[in-house]
Amino acid sequence: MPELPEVETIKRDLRHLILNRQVLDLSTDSPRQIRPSSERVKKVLLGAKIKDVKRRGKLLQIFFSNGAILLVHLKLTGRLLVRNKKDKEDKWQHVVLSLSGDKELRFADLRKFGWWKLLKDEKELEKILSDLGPEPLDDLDFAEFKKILSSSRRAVKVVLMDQKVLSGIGNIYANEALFLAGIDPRRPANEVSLEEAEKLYHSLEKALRAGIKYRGASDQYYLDALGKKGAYQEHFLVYGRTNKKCFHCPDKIRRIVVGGRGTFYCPTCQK
DNA sequence: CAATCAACCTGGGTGC
DNA sequence: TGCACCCAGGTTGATT
Repeated sequence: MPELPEVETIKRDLRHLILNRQVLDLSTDSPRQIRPSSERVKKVLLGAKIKDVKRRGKLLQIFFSNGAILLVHLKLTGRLLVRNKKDKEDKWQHVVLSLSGDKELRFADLRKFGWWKLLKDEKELEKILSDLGPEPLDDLDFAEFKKILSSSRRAVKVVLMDQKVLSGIGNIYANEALFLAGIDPRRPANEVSLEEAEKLYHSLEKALRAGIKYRGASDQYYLDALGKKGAYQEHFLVYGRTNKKCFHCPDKIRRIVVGGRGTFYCPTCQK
């Protein structure tokens, strides 16, 4: 599911769809996904208005008029959908936040790994966000990126996906960026040369910006807040293309496992 | 410090 | 059709 571009797309959607709406009700058939508890969250949010929606890494934050903040993580298969009250129930729908104007913010999640967490205030939010690495498209200059790579001997792909080191990059964009940069995902990060690091820095930005431009990658489960698919999957160069021909050479894309995750690369183009 | 693995869940796809 | 098995965009915590 959702990595930086997908969560960013949802954030932008929500800003158009639910700002200034008032919370009228909260219901769920999967209470474990709501913290500290659905009763508590309902009690605090009832009557409050949605004032802002932000994103940091893969975390979505919904700010309310009473100071409460709802932190949302979609994990692998979570969806945040804005529907009309009368619309038919969504597949895998587990939480419904009823809003004024006969709207609903629905949380659908096949695997039920995603969660909603109510925070007391900004301070609690800051504490959680302080564990995240820099935003690749905002506060990451090349010098810092190079430093990040130089300070780890782990596989470069594992480092890219480590949220404490860089925030928002998941399996799809890590694979795509490494292909664009011509770097083997298993290479120890600290052995990536200055020139390669520069290429990777720009490739990462390119892949993430393309992901946002195409409104995310809907390989299997991802949908935006209106329930529509993104289109970035149509532009995948390596992700999920096992045994298919590389777009840049006659070789075939190979699937291996790096850091316990499916990894796709071209043995000829990526060294 | 780094690597591996299980766990949290529910499918879809494939091969026999 | 049935069934076993592998795979899945994420993160955490235990173990080695």
